[in-house]
Amino acid sequence: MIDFLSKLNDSQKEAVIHTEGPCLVIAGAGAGKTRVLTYRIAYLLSQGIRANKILALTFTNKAANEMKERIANLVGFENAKNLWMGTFHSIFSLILRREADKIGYNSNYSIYDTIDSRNLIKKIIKDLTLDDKIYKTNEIHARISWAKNNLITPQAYLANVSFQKRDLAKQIERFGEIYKIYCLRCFKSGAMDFDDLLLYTNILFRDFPEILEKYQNHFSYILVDEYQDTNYAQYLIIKKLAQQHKNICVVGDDAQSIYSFRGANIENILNFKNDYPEYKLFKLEQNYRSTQNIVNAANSLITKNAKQIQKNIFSKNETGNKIKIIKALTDNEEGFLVGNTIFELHQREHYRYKDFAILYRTNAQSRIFEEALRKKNIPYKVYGGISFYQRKEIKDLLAYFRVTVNPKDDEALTRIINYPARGIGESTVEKIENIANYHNVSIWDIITDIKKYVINIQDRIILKINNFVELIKSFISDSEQLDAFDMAFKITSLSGINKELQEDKSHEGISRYENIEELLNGIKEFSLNYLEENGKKPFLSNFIESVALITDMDNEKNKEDDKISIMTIHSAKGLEFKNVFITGIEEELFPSYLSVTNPKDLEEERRLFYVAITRSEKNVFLSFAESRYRWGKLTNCSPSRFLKEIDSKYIENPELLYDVKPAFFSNNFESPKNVQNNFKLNKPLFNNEKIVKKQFNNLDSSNNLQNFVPDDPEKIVAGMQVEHNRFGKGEVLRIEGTDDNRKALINFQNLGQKQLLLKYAKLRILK
DNA sequence: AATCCACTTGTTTTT
DNA sequence: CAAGTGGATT
Repeated sequence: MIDFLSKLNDSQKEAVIHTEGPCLVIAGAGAGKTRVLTYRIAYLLSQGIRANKILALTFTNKAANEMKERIANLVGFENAKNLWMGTFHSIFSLILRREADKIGYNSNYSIYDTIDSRNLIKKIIKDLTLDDKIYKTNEIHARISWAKNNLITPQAYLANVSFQKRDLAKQIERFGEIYKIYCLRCFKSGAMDFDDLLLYTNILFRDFPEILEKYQNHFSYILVDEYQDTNYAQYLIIKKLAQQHKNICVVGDDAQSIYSFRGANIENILNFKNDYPEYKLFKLEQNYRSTQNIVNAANSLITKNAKQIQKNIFSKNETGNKIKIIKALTDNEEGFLVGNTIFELHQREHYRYKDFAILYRTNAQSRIFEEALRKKNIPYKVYGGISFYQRKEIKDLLAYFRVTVNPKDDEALTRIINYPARGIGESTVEKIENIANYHNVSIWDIITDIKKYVINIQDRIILKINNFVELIKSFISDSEQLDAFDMAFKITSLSGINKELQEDKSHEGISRYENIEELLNGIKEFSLNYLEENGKKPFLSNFIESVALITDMDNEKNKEDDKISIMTIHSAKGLEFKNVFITGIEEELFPSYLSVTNPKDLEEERRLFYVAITRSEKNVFLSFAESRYRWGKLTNCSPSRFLKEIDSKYIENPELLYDVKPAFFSNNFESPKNVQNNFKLNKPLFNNEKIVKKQFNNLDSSNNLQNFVPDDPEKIVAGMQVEHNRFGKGEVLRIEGTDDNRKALINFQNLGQKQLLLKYAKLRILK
């Protein structure tokens, strides 16, 4: 027996050494899931299995890197680096690059991120002259994503009567068509979106049995982390790959399934026994992370969910402190109180700052805590939110890289064809796009041979386009020689981006410039690492491939930084902290207002809360505010139902949840059903805010623009004296058009005659 | 063509 | 409140 097995308990050890055949490990929070996976891999290696025969799939790069590091510590880096370990997306994008030609792609295909996908969808909706009020980009994108995750191709979608019926009922009967065009446009651009990586892997394995067989034979051992979060596309890939050796080990916890919005299917874990009747089940029920109080509190919450695998999670750690509720009057006060509590614990009990996490349901909540901590000079780091790679200036530069690697990439190309400005305007680009779509080729195909197509573009603009083409061509040929960093540096300067940003001396401009510098530093670092790991210099394409699937969560580890972590609960999954603050635990926020109507969604929110609580080792603080700014308006909030679902014997101050206000504070007169949070109650007593404002206006007739209140445009007729908030006073000479097109010709005292569209003009009648 | 401004709109969670 | 849109202005 190898010595490192001594660090496992009996059930962990069993799960580690049972290497042959399918096995399912159900592991409660903090029960050592990752530990089992790492030791299992280390054990396999120690049994003489070659590293590259092992496939280990995780959900985040972070989890993958962490595991790699831990395994390297056990068996050495040289051995560990040959493991096939990574996220589903990164592993299968690698395989797809190898096999790209089989499915009609090039191995240098681009990966569209969410922004690219949505931009493309917007264009398609516009091209089909559909109403973007009905065909909402985000909804269409979500539906396409759903279809792909369930392996429904456009053809299958269009052929399915019930889908057609559904779309008709939702008044988006042309969705199937959009979906089809979307796929075609991605294809002609040599691009895949995130979901395509899984869909095309499935297509590859379905249509090319010999390829499937190759990988089936290759991967003798398959391990999957967070199995409860797999969707159908992922499930099927694993199932097919495991068919040959059946050495598949999946690890998961149904109580921590929080990604169903991304198509994750909790049934996958429940159905494991059907796919592999001979499977072996291991349950890891002892929580090593948290105090008994925390584990018990979390258990008391999760029993409110109907559907779950029976298990008994327990802790043998100290009983620990009870959970503390923090009640705040406003969201600002919540930030202040959380900051104070952290400061005190830091002073009194000498916790390091990195021992703290502030968690919330939505990214929008981060700002308050940032401000509160900044005021107190407490170091923090916000994770997630707007990713570094999604910033405009970064996306722009990356677009140059992408076009250099794959010039057919239309989304990248349209981003940069006129950035920095080089006189190729919107209408020109639109013309070219239309031609490209008409011929079903990429924009690059058009502009490299523009004379072949009949487009009415002036010669002087064609000259500019040709200059752009030459620029990109020079990048392409240079990129065959230069390494990633030199190439990136060259592009930054020759594209004009460097100059453009250097000239901008505004606050944002300087920060943009710094971001570009940071990206270049990142490429330098990447190049060094690549050289070290692979023994050869990386090209720009290598960098682009790696960057597409990386989020900034993965990049910056908090290693030695002594900072508080601020992040969503979703991104906190898999992490642990000594002290955890779960904030904004209010009805409509957590659980989200979008999930309260659907019992399934509500259960997922509850699991999310469960995940949040079980991140903590020592202390849990639950905070809520009684009012908070949402959508720019101050709204009343009430404590979340989840707070009351935790058995109060684990809470130090449960009375705060039931604190009743004096009767005369309640504004509950008419609708007892919706006492709390009914938005209607927050509206002014007068139906029309304008009436109220106008009264103020009339009190002070001095020309205060702040209080400018326009009159109903329909009342305006020729001959009136009117006032415009910018143009000043004038006389209406005549009215033309009807409804939305109603225009007024007005002679302004200072500016002379102007034609204004009444719908927008905002005029006040003087007499 | 580019910038500016007023207005609308919409917010869960992420690979 | 923010980011994004679409119209008007220079």
